[in-house]
Parts: sequence; C-alpha cells; structure tokens
Amino acid sequence: MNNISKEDYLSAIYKYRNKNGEIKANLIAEKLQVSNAAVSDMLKKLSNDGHIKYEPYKGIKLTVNGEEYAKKMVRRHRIWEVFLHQVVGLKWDEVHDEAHKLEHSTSDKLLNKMEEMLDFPEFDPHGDPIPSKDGSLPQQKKTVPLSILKEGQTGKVIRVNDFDNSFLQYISKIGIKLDKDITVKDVLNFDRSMLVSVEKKEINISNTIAANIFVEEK
Amino acid sequence: MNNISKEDYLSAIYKYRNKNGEIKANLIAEKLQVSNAAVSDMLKKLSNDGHIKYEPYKGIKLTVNGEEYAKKMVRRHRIWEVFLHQVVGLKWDEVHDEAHKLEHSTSDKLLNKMEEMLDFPEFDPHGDPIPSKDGSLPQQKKTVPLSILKEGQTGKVIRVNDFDNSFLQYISKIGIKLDKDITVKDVLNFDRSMLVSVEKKEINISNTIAANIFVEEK
DNA sequence: TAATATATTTAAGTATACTTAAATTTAAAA
DNA sequence: TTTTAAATTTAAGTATACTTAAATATATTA
Repeated sequence: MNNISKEDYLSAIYKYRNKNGEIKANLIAEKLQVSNAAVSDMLKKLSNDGHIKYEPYKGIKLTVNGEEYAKKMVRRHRIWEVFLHQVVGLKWDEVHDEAHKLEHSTSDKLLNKMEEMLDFPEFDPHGDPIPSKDGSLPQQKKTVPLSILKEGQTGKVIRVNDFDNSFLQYISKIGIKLDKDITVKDVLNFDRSMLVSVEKKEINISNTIAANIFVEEK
Repeated sequence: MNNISKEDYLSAIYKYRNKNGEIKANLIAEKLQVSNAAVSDMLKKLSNDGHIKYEPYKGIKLTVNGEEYAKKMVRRHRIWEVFLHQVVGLKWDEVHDEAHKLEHSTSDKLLNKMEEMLDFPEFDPHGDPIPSKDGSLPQQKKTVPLSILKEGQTGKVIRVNDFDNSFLQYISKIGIKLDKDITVKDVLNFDRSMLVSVEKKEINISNTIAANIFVEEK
C-alpha cells in the first residue's frame, strides 16, 4: 500500500502546528502545495484512520497514534539527512529534497542500521532534533533568532530553517555553519539588516536571513 | 508525478524478456503479481509513451527509448544493492527488497555520488551487471548453471538468481558466495541432487538450488 | 448586529493503477 | 480442420489523491 501522501500530511501537521498542537487547513495546503479541497479530503481520511482528531470547521490535532506516526516520519527524514550529508557527502542544501523522497521507502531495519552507523545522531544537519526509536527527543538548547540580537552581542548557531535551498546555499557560502559564533557589529535602522562577523569576516545580512538563523545567546 | 508502476513494468520487461527481446504479458503479470488485465492496461500506456512497441495480441518489445529507461532503473536498483551491502552492511538476501523500494526515489545526482563512492562497481552483490551512466554493460563471463556440471568438475560462482530471499539465505549459510569454487563430488540419479564441496565442507544440494547458481567452468 | 472577508467544505470531475468477470483472439490437440 | 485450451483484451467497477467551482461556515470590521 502506498502511504506517501498520508505520510506527508502527517509530517507537515507535526512540523507546522502551533504550540497548542493545532494547525489550520490553510497552512497545510500552503506547505504541501495542494488545494484546500485536497486537504479537506485528506483530513477526513486521516481522521477515519485515527491519526488526527478533527471535526469539519473545527481545529486539527494529532492523536497519540498520529503523533507517533508523524514522529516516525520525521525520524526517517532526519536520519536520512544526516546519512546523506555525512556518509554520501551531499551538501547542506541538497539533503532535504533527497531525504524527502527516500523517507517513504525505508524499512525500520534499514533506518536503524543507518542510525547505528551514524552513532545515534541527535540532530540533523540543520540542527533539528531527531526522535529516537522510542519517540523521545534530545534536549534542545534555548535559541533566539539572530535577528533579535543587538549590537555587540554574540550567538552560536544552533539551528537554521531548512525550507529554502538558496538560503542554505547562501549562508553556507558566507561561512555560516552550525556551532559557529556570530557577532553583531551593527544594526541598520533603515531596513533592519545587520553587519555581522563570522570567522573574522564581516558581512551584511538582511533581516529575513537573520530571522531564519537560530542562535544560543552568549 | 509518480512513475513507480511504470518503472516496475519496464524493469520487469527488461529483466525477463527472452533472447529475442520479447516477453509475454503473462510473465509480466506473474513477476509483478498483478492481473493480466492490469498488464494489458499498462502495456497500452507504455506504448503511448513510446517505451514499448506493442499491438494487442502481438509481441511486446522495448523501444530504444524504453530500453534506455529500463536500463536506468536497473542501474539504480543494482547500485543501491551494492551500496546497501557494502556501505550499510545489509546481507545478501536483504538488499533486493530495500533497493527495490529506494530505486524509484533516487536522483541522478545521488546515484552518481553513490557510484563514485563505490568506485564504479561493475556487478551487484548477486553478480548481475550494472549498466554504466552511458548505458554500457560490463563484460560478463560465460557461465553455466551449477546443475549441469558432472562429477569431478569444478566451477567458480559468478552469479546467483536473486528472486528468492530464502534461497539466498540458505546458500549463504552453507558457505556459497560469489567467487567461491564449487566441486561436484557426486550426482544422485534419484533426484538429480548433488554432493558438492565448498571450502572443504561437503554438502548435498537439490537440483533446483544448483540450477539457480551460475558458475564459470574451470 | 449586519456586512464583508476569509477559511473550509462539498460537489463534480480527472488521472492512475488496480480488481473480477466476460469476451475475444491465438495456439495446440484431436 | 474443427475443437479445445491458453493467453490476452475489454468492460465495468473500486480506491486514492488530486483539480476547479460553488456553497457554506466562521471571523473580522464597520
């Protein structure tokens, strides 16, 4: 049986729901690039399957069962990302799309073998946490978007948003990587872009770029 | 777009067609475990796509285009097999099923990277040839089924059929691997089973087992 | 609170890839 | 050559996952 679509919907719900565990149908449609009607259809199916709690026009929440399934997919995705990055040598900005295709066709046996090979990684190449076999998540550091730092402050890169390859390519090119220290040298009132120093180089980055980089304040 | 089924049909046609390049709809249905009606349907689609030459009730043959596509899929499958065996450490009898699932979701970039990592392997773990990027096949040794060897003859294992995992598990357990020498000690008239020696051990194997092991006569 | 805007669902229709059962064509046997 | 058997195709129907357009429900604003 082919569960690719269902798995994508569950992953998206898990990934994009708010702090209360809720998500709007709208957002799912946007993230998956399908019509609202398609989402509405699928929500009914996921509800029948017991993966989500949902009544038409009301909120959407994962059930325990659905959360388990979603976490399993996120785990698959992120372990593939680490594997493709570390073992196969794909770049930061290449792993997401490849992992997304492979995650639906991976047995537990293969996944666990890869995880073991990688010595049980806790975070993927973008700093996102990897659920373990039993569903638990690693301790995550408290982070803030780089964009809120003030002149003179320094932060260590802990996580970056992974949904745009050109963003990843760009920050990679200017030397920004996980664990690197970034110091804010100046913030322009004009457009809230900032001059930062990374590895002794100084560069100007837009507010949008900075908002997608998450750092631990030092 | 999702081409999993089409890719499976093309692979099957490539793999199971006879020396004249022809195949019966029947055989496709059997190998893919679908109804004859489904095969008939799909043949029409593949024909429209220009992948096969086919007229109802007549023979089925790959076009140049279809052969290219099929070879590409076989290449994907076999490179995954080598990768899963050598890099991930999956067993002989595990790689086929995993590779089959992954082959449909692999970009050329990823595949070529894996191929390079493996130093351009020419044969998969069962001894089947891997088409290169340009579609060429490696030189294959002339082989015969082990079952036709006579008492006293020795053959080197070059290839084994990969369609049954329990067969692979079994011959693996009794020490039969690629490149191993097998000497026929005795052939029983009763059921045409044979007593063979591998690695100094003597074992009796059925005619069916022997028919699925291909050796180079020495 | 009524009007309007936004979000969501329903309705109708499409494409893909199957199924079983019946019909047809081709091949083999009498 | 006719009959029978085997292979193949057609017909009708199912499930999944989409689409656009219309209808309906909820939220926001005047």
